[in-house]
Amino acid sequence: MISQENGSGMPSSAAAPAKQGHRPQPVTLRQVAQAAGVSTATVSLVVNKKKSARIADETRQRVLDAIRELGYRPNAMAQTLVSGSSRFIGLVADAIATTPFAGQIIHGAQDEAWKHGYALLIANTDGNRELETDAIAMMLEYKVRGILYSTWFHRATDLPASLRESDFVLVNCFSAEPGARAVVPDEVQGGRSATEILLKHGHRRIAFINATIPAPAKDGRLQGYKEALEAEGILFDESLVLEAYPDQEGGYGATEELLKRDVTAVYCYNDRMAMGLYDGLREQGLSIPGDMAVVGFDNQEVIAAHLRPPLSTVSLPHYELGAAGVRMLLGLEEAQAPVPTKIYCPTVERNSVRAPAPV
Amino acid sequence: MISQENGSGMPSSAAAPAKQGHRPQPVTLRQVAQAAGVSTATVSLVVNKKKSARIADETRQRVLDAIRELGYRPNAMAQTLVSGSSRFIGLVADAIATTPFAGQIIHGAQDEAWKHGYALLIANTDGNRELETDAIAMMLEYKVRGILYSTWFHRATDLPASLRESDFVLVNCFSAEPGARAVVPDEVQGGRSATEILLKHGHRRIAFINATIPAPAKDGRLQGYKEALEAEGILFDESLVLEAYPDQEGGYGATEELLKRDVTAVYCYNDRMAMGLYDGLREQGLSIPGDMAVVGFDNQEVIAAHLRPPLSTVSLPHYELGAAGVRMLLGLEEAQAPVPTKIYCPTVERNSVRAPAPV
DNA sequence: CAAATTTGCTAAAACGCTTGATCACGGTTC
DNA sequence: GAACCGTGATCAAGCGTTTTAGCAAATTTG
Repeated sequence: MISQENGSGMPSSAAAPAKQGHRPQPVTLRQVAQAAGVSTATVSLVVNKKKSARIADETRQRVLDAIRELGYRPNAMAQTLVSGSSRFIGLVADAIATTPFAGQIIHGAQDEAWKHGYALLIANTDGNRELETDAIAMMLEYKVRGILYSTWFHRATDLPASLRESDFVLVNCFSAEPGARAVVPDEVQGGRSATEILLKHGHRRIAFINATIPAPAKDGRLQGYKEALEAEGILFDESLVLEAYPDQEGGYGATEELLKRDVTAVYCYNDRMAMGLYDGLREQGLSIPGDMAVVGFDNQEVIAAHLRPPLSTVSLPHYELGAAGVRMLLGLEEAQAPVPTKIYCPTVERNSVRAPAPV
Repeated sequence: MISQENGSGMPSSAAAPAKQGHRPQPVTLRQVAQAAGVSTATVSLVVNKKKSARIADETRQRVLDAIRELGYRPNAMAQTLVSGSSRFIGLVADAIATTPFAGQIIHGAQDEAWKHGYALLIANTDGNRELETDAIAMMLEYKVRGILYSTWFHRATDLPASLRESDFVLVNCFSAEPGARAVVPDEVQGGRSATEILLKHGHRRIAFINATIPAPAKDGRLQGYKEALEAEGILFDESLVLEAYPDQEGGYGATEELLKRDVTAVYCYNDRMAMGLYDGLREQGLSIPGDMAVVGFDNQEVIAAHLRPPLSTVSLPHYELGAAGVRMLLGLEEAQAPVPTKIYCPTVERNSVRAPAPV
């Protein structure tokens, strides 16, 4: 048993200097109480600014002084224990580092959580089921208020069983299982918006280079494209929809086919394809947006903002996804599980689009 | 006061079904003990697999069954309270979402922390001092084992005062203040490695497009460039060092000057400049690596791996930085504060470099 | 067969905090 | 002068664990 040498009387040293080596035990409520010559209850009341409590100004001051003097910090664990409800929200992500996407989800979640007095407990799982289970277990042991289960690209997902032991919200993914609340980007609206950028500038023959790999984004973005055309009274032309692997190579490789379509504008499934397409078009001596207007999707800053010319695109609202996830978890936002709440994808207009050259 | 309806006798329902609405209070040790007909002490001993404890196999089994039956999860808060030391490591970052960089630091920190049984508590501050202080306060209240203070680009930093109240390690930044342990990338070695890629392929006249803005990276990468040349017996030529703003525009804009230097290869301060330079060179009808070999720095995947041709570059070891930070915090790695520990920057060779054309 | 030892388990204190109940006391009211 | 009140503080229980000391029963020892 370790005996505190200053068990009685005033503590001798003020705000722990915190040298390199052994860090002193944190100051407790009791020590403050002792220093101020009051009970721990009183200190607690002062610390928490309880309106209902009656504390003499003189006493309050004495306590406040002692707190400052000793450098007291409440022990959140102890507080949680007694209050019964923790101030944690867990966030499990399948790929924190691969893209900036997950980072934005974290960012949004953290800001929103913070706003409501919650701290974020995060775990990266690399999509590994075992890690995932461990991560969730950890969060459950910390009695998190709830868990945000997020994926770095929009997709359907199977819920780890243990997720059910807590409140949870799916972020950027969804599941048909009952009670699975979810927030996802509104791909259809995004696709519509992307196409509308082009339409707005007067383009009528607009190609869409879709992805080859199946995903909600693939269907949604195509659907949006169709809707936008239809709204303008333009007949959907199947032959204007190409498909390629959704990366630079894919975009580059699609150039040739695209040029056979005799279009003035193209909407790419994502910015990376657009980046490849830029290379392809340039190789053909074509200029953007003069010879071909281009819009992308995703708004990957590093790419879109810095291509030459900067790429008009549609933003994936990852930050909002994270924030909305938190709100939904806390019951501040409606949810009709298991149908996901869709988040608006804003457009970002840069210089890769202008009116088509007159014929 | 809320009274548990099954305060005595066997609990009636098994593993909480966790419906949508009201979530039942988590199962406690006491409930397990009751269900198994033993004391809480016994359950605790079973749960923690204490070697020193003697528990009859039959009893152990009964407890295990009860645990499974009830879906018991230990309360980490309570554990922390009694054990006195928490299993948290705090990570404060100034920009979680701006680049994938911070994400990688988080990733590395989280993996390493996990490995040692710690969970990561993160906070994004956007470089805002007030938020920073709040974030650190939060972490201190959760009695974190220590705090990783990280920045998204390598730089000197002022320590928030409250950081001193905990163990801490600076990640990707440093401070001259005493006791400030830090891990940073080895910019000099990185610069040397970048240059060596070019030298190795036989280039002798190598330009360096440095950044205009002051930073440890600016000095370090130049220093490395000089060292590599010197090691090869090549005289450092001041005129081969250009400066530009470290983004695409900068790289693009530097093309003209570069071409006056009559070099066969160029090493860019970062990948984004290289990306701009690609555009500039292409406009001049020059090919990479045929007419000009190019290496970058940072290894920003989205860019470097997907440029045409893919860019050889040097990797900023953010993942390692995060991991090393955790190890240093836990005392598993030496530190000679306040001189930062330097982490190796590995090269990533792709196709933007080959031997210079014979004259 | 008494003493000593081992086995299996429990009682209870402690961790740092919150909070409803309670108390002492000087001042009002009737 | 008794009953009452408001004020300012304290008491003590309890949150869910861990852990040490200790107890009763079973087993071994001499």
